Amino acid sequence: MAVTIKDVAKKANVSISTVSRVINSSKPVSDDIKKRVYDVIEELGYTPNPVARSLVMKRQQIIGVIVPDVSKSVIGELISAIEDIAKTYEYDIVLCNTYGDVANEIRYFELLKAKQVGGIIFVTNEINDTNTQQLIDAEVPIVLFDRDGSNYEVSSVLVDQYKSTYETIDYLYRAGHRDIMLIRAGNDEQHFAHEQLKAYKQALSDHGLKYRADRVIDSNFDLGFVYQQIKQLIAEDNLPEAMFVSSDDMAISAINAMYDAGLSVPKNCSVIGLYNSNISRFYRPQLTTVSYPIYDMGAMAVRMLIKAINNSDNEVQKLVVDHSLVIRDSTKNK
Amino acid sequence: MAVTIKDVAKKANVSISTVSRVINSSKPVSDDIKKRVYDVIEELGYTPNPVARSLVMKRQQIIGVIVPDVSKSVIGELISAIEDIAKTYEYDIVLCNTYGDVANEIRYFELLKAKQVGGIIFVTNEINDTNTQQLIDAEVPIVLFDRDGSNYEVSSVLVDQYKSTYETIDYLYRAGHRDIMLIRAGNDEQHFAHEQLKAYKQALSDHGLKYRADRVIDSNFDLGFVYQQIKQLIAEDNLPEAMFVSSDDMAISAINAMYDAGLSVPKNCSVIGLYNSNISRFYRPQLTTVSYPIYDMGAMAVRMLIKAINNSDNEVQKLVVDHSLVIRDSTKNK
DNA sequence: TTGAAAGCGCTAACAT
DNA sequence: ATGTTAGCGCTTTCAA
Repeated sequence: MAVTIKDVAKKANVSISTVSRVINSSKPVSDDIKKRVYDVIEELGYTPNPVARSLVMKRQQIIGVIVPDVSKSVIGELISAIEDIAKTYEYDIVLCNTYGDVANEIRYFELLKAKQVGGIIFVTNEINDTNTQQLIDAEVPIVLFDRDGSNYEVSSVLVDQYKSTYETIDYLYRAGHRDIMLIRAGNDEQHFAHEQLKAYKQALSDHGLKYRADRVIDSNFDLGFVYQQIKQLIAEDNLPEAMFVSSDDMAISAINAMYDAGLSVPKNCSVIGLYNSNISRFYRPQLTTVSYPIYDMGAMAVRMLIKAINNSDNEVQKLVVDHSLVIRDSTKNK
Repeated sequence: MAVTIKDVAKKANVSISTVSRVINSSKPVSDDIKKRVYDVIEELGYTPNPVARSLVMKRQQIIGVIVPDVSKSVIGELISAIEDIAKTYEYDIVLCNTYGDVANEIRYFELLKAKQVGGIIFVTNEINDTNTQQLIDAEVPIVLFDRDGSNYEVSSVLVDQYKSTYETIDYLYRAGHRDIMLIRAGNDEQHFAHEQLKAYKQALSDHGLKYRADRVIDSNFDLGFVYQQIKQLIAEDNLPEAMFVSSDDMAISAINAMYDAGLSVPKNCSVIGLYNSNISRFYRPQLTTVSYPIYDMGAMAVRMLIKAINNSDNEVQKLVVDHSLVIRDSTKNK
């Protein structure tokens, strides 16, 4: 780490403030001096020390990314998007993996704030009283991903759960299914899960179908749980004709349970996943799924965040992204 | 970012150096003062500013992690391990995704060094002349993952490719297969791929089987390529009886090609993957695979790196981890 | 338009 | 064992 702003200043015969001005374009500098400085920078191969800069600015060119689990397919894709776009803006990302544990989420919020990150992108399985407090108390900009933060004055990018659920159930109905199950990732206290249920009931009733509470399962992204539930349904000979499952991973777990019991998809049951993650294309049968533009959503989240970082007076935004249904091989027409 | 070391010092009626000493345990401090300082720290809720610390120490508590693709199953698992262990040592990780592109790798090396990260964990698909130079020139400790760095004075944690390949081919032979294909991720200029080929040939010859060059495919982790190759083999009615594929993802791509052609695994072909990543258990049929303890390897890499960061006189280490064969449903006895 | 100087929060040499 | 002080490399007043 040899060359500093001092070296550049000396060699260019100017003060360090001048050098600072040209590299930051923070104040006018005469053209010839500017050129001289740039030349010296080039010659010496100078790169400003971001640590020193951060110390003064009290803020790092870093975006904290808190996620439940990097090793999950969608999350990986999301992070890869966030990383790409952040680097474009010369931001680094520091990754925090919570394994869905609220205590970890809080620990990481504290840690990231201590680190003076510029902002945080927060992906959580569950918005609850505890982590909500972090959102409210945070002194740094936050963007919530795939959850609605408008109640806490937090910006978010998400999908219209009502609409996507309604249309998915509707699709299943039109495909001839009458006994349609909904497997949610959250429970009814959570906004997105609540919207799903509302849409589910509405779609059912709009088609003259009766709502049955035992046709809704809440799983909190627990793959083993989903597997067991389906297994039990099979044992009871109580498998529905179709199901909409709130993540591709969970959908595949459900399919695995059927496969392992000697049943097959879509023959014995149509299943639709959520997210259109890589694995939905990779698995066989390929999964019919509700597609979110994960990459673009990640990109939007980053841009939204960086904008908020740069304008402290920024207002809370909520970006609702549209979905599309990708029909593949895990559903059939009855 | 209110409370600083100064505030603590004042309130505790000591000098800032004393505070520094107690928080870093860098020099002896009398017990009562130590207690007083800790009390004040507690009371004020003081956290040391890592940025200021880094500026002085000329090194950040950050580990740079350069990987080909976060959204790949194994990489995600690896990162999750690295993250866990690094946080234990109070290191953050900054993630750099190269998409396997050497130009990106180099860019990130530069960037991370400019950021003054403490060290770098480097995962690459390919060691070549260009990125090798980065390894040699780096002024920070590096740990190479799953590739051998001993030729470049770089520490590494990896698997014995010769041994694992030999034993895998041997297993396939004992299962009754005689026409066994090897799908490598690299080409023969790369150490690990070279070892694989050597072991493959040796195992073949030890069992009196003839080596055929057309039974070795090199793919550079390109899933589409693997898919196409298998498809073509099928079209030519030239599918081998068994294959050992150098990643679970690629193995599944191969299986998908067969599935999509109406063939099935292991009925028409036994396939063995590599890494025992989550997806190998998730896919159906569940994949027989060579298991690496990815989490532990990630943990070791981090520990090795942090040790190197703390002892500048550290010597180059090479940690070879043993594998095990996990027999599942993608192989059969003939 | 440019320079001098203060200071961001901390560590570590030096002094006591 | 404790305090004083000089930086670390930078941005940003303030003065010229």
